[in-house]
Amino acid sequence: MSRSEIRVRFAPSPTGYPHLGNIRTALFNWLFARHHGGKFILRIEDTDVARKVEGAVENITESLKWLGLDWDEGPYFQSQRLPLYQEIARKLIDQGHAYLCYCSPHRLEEMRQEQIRRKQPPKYDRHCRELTVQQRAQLEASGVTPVVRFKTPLDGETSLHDLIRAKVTFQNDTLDDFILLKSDGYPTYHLANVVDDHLMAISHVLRADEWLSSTPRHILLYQALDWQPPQFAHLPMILGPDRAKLSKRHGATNIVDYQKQGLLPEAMINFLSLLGWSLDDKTELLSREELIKHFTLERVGKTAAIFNKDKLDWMNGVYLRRFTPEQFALQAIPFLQRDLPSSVKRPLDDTYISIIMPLIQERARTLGDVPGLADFFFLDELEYDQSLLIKAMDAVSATKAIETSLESLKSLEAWNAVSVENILRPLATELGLTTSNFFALLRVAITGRTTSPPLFQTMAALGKERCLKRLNNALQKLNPKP
RNA sequence: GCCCUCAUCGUCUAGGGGACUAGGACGUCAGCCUUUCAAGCUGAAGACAGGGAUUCGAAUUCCCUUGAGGGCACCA
Repeated sequence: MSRSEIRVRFAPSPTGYPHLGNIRTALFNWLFARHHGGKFILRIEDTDVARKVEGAVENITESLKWLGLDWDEGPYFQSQRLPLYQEIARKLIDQGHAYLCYCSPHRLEEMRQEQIRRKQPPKYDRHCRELTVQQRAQLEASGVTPVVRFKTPLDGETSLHDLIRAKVTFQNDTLDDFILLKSDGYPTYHLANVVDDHLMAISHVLRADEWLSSTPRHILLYQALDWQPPQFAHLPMILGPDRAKLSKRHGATNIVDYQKQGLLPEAMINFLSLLGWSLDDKTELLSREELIKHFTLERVGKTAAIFNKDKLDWMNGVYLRRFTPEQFALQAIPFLQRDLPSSVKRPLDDTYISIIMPLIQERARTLGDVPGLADFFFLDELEYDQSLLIKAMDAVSATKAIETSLESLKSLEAWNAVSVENILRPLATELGLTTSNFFALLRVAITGRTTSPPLFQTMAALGKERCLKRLNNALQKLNPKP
């Protein structure tokens, strides 16, 4: 791999399922790689044994696959590369850039509490930084397993030229001697991340803004190891509606949940791409190819964004309406299978579905809306309140209207939207009703609700038999048998 | 407490000194279309956090204040 090759990585830790923020980071890395013809690498940073979540790795790969964010290398697992980090840690100790620390978690915690109480920045007090040979031998003999700490320079400053934030400078004395290798032999994020980014020849690190503060540590590490650091680009964060960092408590954080809700990967990609990036002052709908073509870091913003589900749903509706009726039906079927009431017999009739789905398509924002919008097409018995039938007229008029309709429809041979309308529309005047009130009555009788797809198309789709049955049922509802 | 970052309509954003009476989108409201809903169309309300400075001229540059976010773990 040549020095100039663009290589980026998505490096999640399997301590939970990826949320919108994580995936947006993955997306920007992927777009950056694809735009430049570079490589997108997946690396699992599983160095926290205690917080490891079962199934997280699978969820991560599933999420990426669902969105079509294909990776060129990996997944690499840091847990399988332990000797590498240990060797580097050893080397840093030998070269005087790191040291063994024997402080107990208990002591560190007490120290921290005391510092906070005294309103001082909580920092390691470098207790073990300059231990004598005798002290070290004594601690070693006591059986304490040490950690390895980095010997952060006591003065000077460290800066980076972030591709998004420009030059950012930190005073070294605000940093402390952070841990490189934990007592269980696993590296911390700082060590593993730097080592792997170097070994994997990562050219650009595109990560969330929350990492900006630890970047000087990483730079210092690169310097100590005499390695060329990659280019950094810290992406603006995605915040929850409460303006706080996205976390479990913000509801549907797991990206796979959006799939379950019936969001389309195309819409997700499009929407996410616009969180922190824009093409111009107008364009909002962009295909995957267009995003790849136009994505550049120059057009990534600096301000954190609050994720707005309403807009995601709207955009998803746009994508849904773009489908051909066949595509839409195909996408909707799994949701119908899953969410239609259990009283509806499975498997569902594909032909019937293909007839009714066009009536649903422009009314759904997500595929998850479909079963709720279409259930009355499948139910044998409609459940609705009698009062809906007599909203605009009394029970006598309603009964007469339905009886008349029934009578006229009974003999209709060619059952379609036009023929049904031709029968019913004239009846309104005949009955002395406004079409609005008359059709509203029929709508309730036919669908069991006050809003639905266009009445005559709905009736055509339902078929003559179902419609007549429902009208009869409505009559019974209006005139209950004593 | 210390460090870092950020700051345009409720939300996502355009804007990189004069083209800004600040543009687009979601949402909201009104109207049209219409058998309801949806979609579509038209329109409306809605923002440069505050204060200094630089400049003939500042949303755009600089400083301060304020606000928001992030970081300060043997978590990533």
